[in-house]
Amino acid sequence: MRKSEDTRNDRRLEHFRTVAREAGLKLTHQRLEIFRELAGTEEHPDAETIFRAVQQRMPTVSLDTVYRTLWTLHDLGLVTTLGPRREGVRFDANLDRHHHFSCVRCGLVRDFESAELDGLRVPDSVRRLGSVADAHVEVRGLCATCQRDRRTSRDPKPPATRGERR
Amino acid sequence: MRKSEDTRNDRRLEHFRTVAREAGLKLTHQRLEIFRELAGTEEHPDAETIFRAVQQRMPTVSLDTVYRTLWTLHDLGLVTTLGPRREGVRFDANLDRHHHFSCVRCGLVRDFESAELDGLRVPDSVRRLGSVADAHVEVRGLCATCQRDRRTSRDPKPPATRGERR
DNA sequence: TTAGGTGCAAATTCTTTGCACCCTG
DNA sequence: CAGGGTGCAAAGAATTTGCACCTAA
Repeated sequence: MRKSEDTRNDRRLEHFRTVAREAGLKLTHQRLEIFRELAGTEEHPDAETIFRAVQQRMPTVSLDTVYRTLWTLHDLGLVTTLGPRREGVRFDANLDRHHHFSCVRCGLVRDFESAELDGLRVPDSVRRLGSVADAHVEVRGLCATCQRDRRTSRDPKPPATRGERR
Repeated sequence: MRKSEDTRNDRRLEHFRTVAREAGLKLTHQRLEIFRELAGTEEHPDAETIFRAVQQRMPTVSLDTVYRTLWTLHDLGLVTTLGPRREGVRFDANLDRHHHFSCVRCGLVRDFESAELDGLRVPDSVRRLGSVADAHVEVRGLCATCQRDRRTSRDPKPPATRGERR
C-alpha cells in the first residue's frame, strides 16, 4: 500500500514538474513542498491546514504563499477544489475520476472510486445547459465517528453542520 | 409554468410555517421574506444576494439577520447548502431530490431532475464510511453563456474559476 | 542577470457577536 | 406581557495585495 501511494505521489509530482515547466513556472521549494503535501493526503485540506503542515519542514513559508500557490496550481489544472465555487475552498490533487463522501456533521470528506458510478449518463436536458466536463457523485451522511458521538450525546436538535470553527 | 411555480412556493412556505411552529420559532416578517426569496429562486444565492433582494421590499433588514435566519432555516432542515461545508455558502430551498450542474467559469448553478440518476446505487464500500443520507450528481462544465464568451475572447490561459469578485 | 516568486504587514472581504429595543405569540 | 428576534456597530476570520528583497533559470 505504502509502495503504491509513493508511486502515485511520484507520478503526480512528475506531472506537476512537466506542466509547470511548460507554463514557464519556476519550481521553487515552496511550490514543490505545497504540492507534495497536497498530493500526499486524502484529507482535502484547506489553505490553513496545508500551511501548518508545510511549515514543519519549511518554517519560513507564509500563508499567503500557500494561497497563491494553490490558486496557481488550480489555474493550471493541477488541483481541483471541493465545493462549487471559489469560496469555501478545500483542495484536492487527485485528478483521477472519483466521487465524494462527506459528513454533514464534522465536514470530513473521503474519496471513493466506483466503476459503476463512473459510467453514469448525464441527461440530454443537462447538455443543453452547457458542455459537460465532469460528472461525479456526492454522497452526504454521517461518518462512522459522528454516528458514534451522536449516539452518546443524544441531543434532540441537530448539532448543526456548522459547529467546527478552526 | 408560472402557476406551478406559485404552487410549489406556496407548498414550501406552508412547510416552513409548520416546521417553524413546531420548533417554537416566531414567524417574523424578516424570516418570511427571506424564506420566500430563497424558495422563489433557482439561483442558489449567497447571503449577500438574498440580502439585497429582500432589502427591496424591506429596507430596514440587516445583513446579519439574513445570515442568522439562513442558518436557522438550515438547522431546521428547511434549506440545504451547496458545497460540502459551512464555508463558501450558497443556499437552496429545494428539498426535492435533485442534481446540480455548475459552471466552472462563472459559478452558475442549476438544478436538474433525473429519475435515472435518482436511482443510482451507492457502493457498499461507502456505506462502511458512514450512514448515507443523500446521494446526488454534480456535473461541472461551461454554461452556454460562458461557452459563447470563451469563443469570443479566445485567451489561451484559462480565465480561472476565480475571477468574479463581488 | 533578471523576471518571477516570496515574506511581511497592512488592507479587504466575509461572517459573527454583544447589546438595547422591538414585536410575535 | 415575556422572551425570542432584530438592527446596529464593532469584533473576528479568512483571504488578498503592495512592496522590497530573493532566487531559479
